[in-house]
Amino acid sequence: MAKARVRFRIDLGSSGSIGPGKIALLEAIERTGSLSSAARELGMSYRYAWSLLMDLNECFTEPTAKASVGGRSGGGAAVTPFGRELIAAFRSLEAEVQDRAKRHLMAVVRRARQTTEHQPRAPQPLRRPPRKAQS
Amino acid sequence: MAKARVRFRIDLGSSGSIGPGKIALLEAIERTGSLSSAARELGMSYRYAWSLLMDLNECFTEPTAKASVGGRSGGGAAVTPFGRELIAAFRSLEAEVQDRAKRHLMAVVRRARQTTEHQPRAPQPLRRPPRKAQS
DNA sequence: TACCGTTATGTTTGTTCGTGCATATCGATA
DNA sequence: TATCGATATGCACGAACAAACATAACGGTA
Repeated sequence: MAKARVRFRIDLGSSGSIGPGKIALLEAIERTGSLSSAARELGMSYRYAWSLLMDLNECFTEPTAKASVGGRSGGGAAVTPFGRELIAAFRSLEAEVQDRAKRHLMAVVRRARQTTEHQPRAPQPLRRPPRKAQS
Repeated sequence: MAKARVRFRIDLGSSGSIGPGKIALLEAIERTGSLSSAARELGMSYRYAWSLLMDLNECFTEPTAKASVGGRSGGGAAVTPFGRELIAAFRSLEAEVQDRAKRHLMAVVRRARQTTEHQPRAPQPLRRPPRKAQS
């Protein structure tokens, strides 16, 4: 039986959108204390993580995480209270959605074809495809 | 106040995923009676609509829509009972999610920045945040 | 002051998504 | 049997996404 997981994103019109990726990034920042560590932990490039955080902060009237540069440890990033509020709201909604989804989709998902159930891309510490491979 | 809209997709592990696009396609097929009309109605290419339907049918042990080729009108496509069941389940879940989202995210979305209504990709050559903003 | 790790940001490359176009085929009907 | 509208499928192309690489600036601390 396929393990159905519901992923969702909140579309904020013209100002952007919030999805599981950005929330996971905020959580990783909170855990690690820096944007680069968070990116490493999530297996995404620093460049891209930075742009996600930029999107997040431009999306709201107040920042979700603040960064400082320089210092003994080079700098770091910290999630703001509002950022934590955002994480909590998202995860809370997610839990409820997950619960509702089970109820509504059980009968349907039972018909899902099970293929070679390999891991739904959970722990991918570092994805490094061989670059030089010419097609 | 950006009118926040929640879009979600159900991830069925290795077998695929169903989101608003595929559901809308099924609904359009049901309305129009053919895959090509459905694609036109949704403003997507027939080529892509066909691949979506292919995904859907490979995703479950029974088809969501069946197509017939040739005949007086050239052919057509019809949503199966299971397909209708899938649509209903998705829309039902969507309604509930939309409702929950309002409750959970009101306080957060209120902080969403309202930009000039609907400007998907304005020519923003460089986004430079004030580096010496508050510390 | 030199160092080091981090933020910040530009450029290049590759991958995925979806369109557009070109066919081939099918089958009831005129 | 020729026609016509729809399915079915391959391929080239641009756009959007995201990684990889390359620097520059910063600021405690040894």
